[in-house]
Amino acid sequence: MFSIGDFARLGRVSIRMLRHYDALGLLRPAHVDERSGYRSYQAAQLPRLNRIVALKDLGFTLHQVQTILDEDLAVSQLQGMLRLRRAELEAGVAADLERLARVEARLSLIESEGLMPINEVLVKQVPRVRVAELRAVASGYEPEAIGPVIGPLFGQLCQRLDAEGLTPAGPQIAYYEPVPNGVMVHASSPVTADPPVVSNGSDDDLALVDLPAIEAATIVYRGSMDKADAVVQELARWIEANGYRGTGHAREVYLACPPDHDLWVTEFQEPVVKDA
Amino acid sequence: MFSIGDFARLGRVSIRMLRHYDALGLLRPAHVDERSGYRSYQAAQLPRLNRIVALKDLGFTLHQVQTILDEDLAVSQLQGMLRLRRAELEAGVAADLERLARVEARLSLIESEGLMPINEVLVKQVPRVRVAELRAVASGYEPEAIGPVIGPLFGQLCQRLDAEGLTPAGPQIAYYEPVPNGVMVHASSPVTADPPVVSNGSDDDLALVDLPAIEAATIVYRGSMDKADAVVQELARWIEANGYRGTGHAREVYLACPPDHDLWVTEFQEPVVKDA
DNA sequence: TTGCTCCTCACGTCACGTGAGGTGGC
DNA sequence: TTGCTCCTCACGTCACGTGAGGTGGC
Repeated sequence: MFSIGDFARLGRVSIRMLRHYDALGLLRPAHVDERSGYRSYQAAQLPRLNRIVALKDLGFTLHQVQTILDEDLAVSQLQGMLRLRRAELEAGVAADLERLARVEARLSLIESEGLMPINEVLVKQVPRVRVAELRAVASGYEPEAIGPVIGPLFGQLCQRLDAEGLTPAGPQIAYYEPVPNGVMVHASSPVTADPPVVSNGSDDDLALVDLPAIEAATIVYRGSMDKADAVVQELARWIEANGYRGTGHAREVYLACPPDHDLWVTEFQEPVVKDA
Repeated sequence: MFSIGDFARLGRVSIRMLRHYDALGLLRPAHVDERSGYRSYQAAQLPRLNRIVALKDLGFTLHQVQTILDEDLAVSQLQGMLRLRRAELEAGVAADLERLARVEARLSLIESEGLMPINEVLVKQVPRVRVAELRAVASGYEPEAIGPVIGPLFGQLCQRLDAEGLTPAGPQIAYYEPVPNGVMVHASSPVTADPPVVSNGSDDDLALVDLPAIEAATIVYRGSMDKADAVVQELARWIEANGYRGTGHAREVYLACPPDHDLWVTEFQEPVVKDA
């Protein structure tokens, strides 16, 4: 019979751990003195303590350890738990390696540029969103070509939504599409309408569209859209440097559009997939 | 200005997280209504939220995130934190890969043997221990050769300790060493004596020795030492299967030695190093 | 009698999730 | 007026570490 201190030394665990396992019913002392509460352990209890420690080392929770030791599992059940643990460990390693890659990317970025990037690129899941939109063609992707088209388009959109009795359900979104003569500009606003509410005739009429859910690399930009080029390029560089690939033109989400264009806040959402 | 719900949706975080970050002072709402307590956020606060999320994704704690965002760190300090995080991630990956290897070893063991091993092998750090010991030569490693030598030796040891006024400070330990004519058997008992207490003359005299700290693969065995071979072999197989290499003959620690030898409890400690 | 070991609470850790119970704005 | 959103506690999670305050055995 060993005192708790001696038994803890034998098993290379703390006294507190033995008390904890006692409280959980995971490893009860062979004997407890009624008057003093002193715990005594037998040498023959060491194998069980060792099993507890070994299973814990594999990353099982104490609850799982208890199940494994006390519930007299069939071999196939034990296999199942081990396979589950293996899958968890593999996932954990993969996640840590991804983090590691991002930390490395930051370190090399700091070394090449000597500073912390001011804007954060973040990969997010963007859910599907139902929008009402108007379309028009612009001659190119430059701000000078887009600006004069998209401004009035959003103006009309507001009027049309009003006329249809629709209320915007979130910040306005612009996106683009190449067409033979230039660029198709989409000016859209989230709505909660059910599908068949809106007329949908010619190309310049109001249309109800579901923008699909995407995984997107995003960056938030403060300032006039005229000067957003640098940020969009930063986003593109980040996508390349972090092992993603762009799969389309970015959506622009207008989070704040006060009169002073320098105070605009826009989020660029570039759809991406992980590189193989 | 966005309500907490809208801002949470924009940032793809939960409302609870925004409240938590508010409580920590990590991200205060742009405005709080005095009467209702309602929080309001500005679009321009989204970059900060994104930074928080991005740093959190790298595995920093919220406390570290706060330091990084608010304490205006020098570039070199930021580098330092990132390098530290990198080291932690690398250590975490290495630890997980080790666990994974052990889980794999168990799975393949189950497949080959169809059952869970009854005895657990555990790698432990065994600290340095000061012992008083007696030595004698046996003709070989077989139980039949060791038994008749070691039994009386431990008997003498107890008498000598008594005579010297030394009290055992832990379970007795045996270990072995090859010599030209056979095996040198060491029968030892931990003591707390300072070095120059014990006479140390001829080879059969009581000697004070420091057994060095070792990393050891250990297994606990219940039963007579005559039948311990299978367990020692199991230990050897485990060592090989789990990427370790033995570096000497095992120590035997006698945890319980009641009169009935079938109730003995012995721990075998085989010194090991990790294979390259 | 003085140390040493042991005892039982009970707080703290970390980043929230999840109710409970109640209130404000359309 | 009915939903919907928001609010503030406060417990629970996980495996103990770390005191506080007190007692038993040599």
